Amino acid sequence: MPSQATEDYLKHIFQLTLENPHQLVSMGDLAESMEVVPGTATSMVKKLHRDKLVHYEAYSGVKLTSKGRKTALRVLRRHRLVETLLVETFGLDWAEVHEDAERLEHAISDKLMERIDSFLGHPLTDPHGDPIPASDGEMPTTKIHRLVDGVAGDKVTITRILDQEQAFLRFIDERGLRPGTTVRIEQTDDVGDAMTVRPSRRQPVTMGRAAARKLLVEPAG
Amino acid sequence: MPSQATEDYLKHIFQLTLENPHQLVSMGDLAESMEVVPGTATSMVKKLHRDKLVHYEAYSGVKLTSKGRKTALRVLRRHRLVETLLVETFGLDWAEVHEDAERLEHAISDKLMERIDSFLGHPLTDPHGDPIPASDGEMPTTKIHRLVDGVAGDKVTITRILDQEQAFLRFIDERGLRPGTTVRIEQTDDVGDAMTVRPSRRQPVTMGRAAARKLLVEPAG
DNA sequence: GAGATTATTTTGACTCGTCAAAATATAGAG
DNA sequence: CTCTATATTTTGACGAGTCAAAATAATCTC
Ligand SMILES: [Mn+2]
Ligand SMILES: [Mn+2]
Ligand SMILES: [Mn+2]
Ligand SMILES: [Mn+2]
Repeated sequence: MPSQATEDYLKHIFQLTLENPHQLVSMGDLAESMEVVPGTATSMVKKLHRDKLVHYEAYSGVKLTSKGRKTALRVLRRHRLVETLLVETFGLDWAEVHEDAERLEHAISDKLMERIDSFLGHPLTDPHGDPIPASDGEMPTTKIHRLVDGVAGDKVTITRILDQEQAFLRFIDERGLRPGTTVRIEQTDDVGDAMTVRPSRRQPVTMGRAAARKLLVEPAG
Repeated sequence: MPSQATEDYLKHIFQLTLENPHQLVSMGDLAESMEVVPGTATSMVKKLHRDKLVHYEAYSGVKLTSKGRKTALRVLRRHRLVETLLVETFGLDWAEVHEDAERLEHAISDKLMERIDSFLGHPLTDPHGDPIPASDGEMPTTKIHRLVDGVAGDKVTITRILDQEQAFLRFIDERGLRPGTTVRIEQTDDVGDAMTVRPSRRQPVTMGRAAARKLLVEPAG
């Protein structure tokens, strides 16, 4: 069994290559994402490489092997099903489930996971809109559209919130920008590095592009 | 936060002093219970002592401090609530929930635990009859009566199964000796090291005393 | 109570996951 | 191209948790 640390590294590498799984992840980015110093990332990545979970070339970067990808998706499935359980069944707030899920994702057997999946009625996405990988380890690859890339006049539906920090999720929640909400892009301000969107029958919301980069959308039908 | 290993050591010390919490646990017994070599138990116990979780005197033995006891009870509460959840809500077999619970007990926040407790309706015992400690960290101390100490003619109700090994639980299950069942002690055989009990409208069951020591009972009203 | 047996502790070693700081490679600027 | 800034890797260290085997203490046995 892969250790907790191993599972987390693989998951982070996966998340850092959302747009393109063949992209190489730098040690700097991985270290920042894992909140460790770069040297730690290098030494862990060497072990992942030894265990054939990643491709790694010194000074170049790291990406998942198919074995590593499979493991990452299993962890993600657990994480997202657990988050769904905590919100749907135990009534926790979507902004506070991440911490528990971060630990529980490493502690659940396949059998239990499948029971939870049935209990929940095989949900397709978690409370943040993140797709739940199937038990066979696959996940439909959907095109990633970021709110930040929209232009004034676009009408889009928010599908996923990529940042699971409590403060960010609360910000989103208070302004009515949960997954499923349709918004109109009122204006974009390149110089001011900001954009303004308006959710239907709500106040317009202005946010920086860094924030708008964390919201995924699809064209509103 | 105590590590997973720390929590498990405290829990095992607690379980080894069921009858009398002031009894000292030997390194040999602790090591056997934790499935480590004795030297490992010694070195871990020294750390627990450093952290004021146990009283320890070389060559004498170990017992929990009140801080250690509190931690042990928190772990036990988690373990038993989780087992109850897995059986009641997700339909797993009582013989197979132990492994998952062994890991999940270290991964659940207080808040989540209380939600699960409410969801389950504040159960008092787990599927094996083990009492669930209250959230304030206390548990009523009940007298421990072992089936093995009964005499022919006694009528007793089985209350707890102390051994959570799958094979043992299956044995118990198949012979109708689950918690709640009332049995009559048919005979005890000192020389043969065995005893025979008969659950109401069931075949009599003969078992060794080692097995009968793992069943707790109370006098049948 | 001396000697043998058993239990406990100590020592030395190892893996995992981590950091600090030094060494080195790569990429960027002029 | 060369020098400099930045990123990466290496080295040495550490705590946690473990084992094997040696040293030592405690407990029987006669
Ligand atoms: Mn995690
Ligand atoms: Mn999520
Ligand atoms: Mn455990
Ligand atoms: Mn139990």
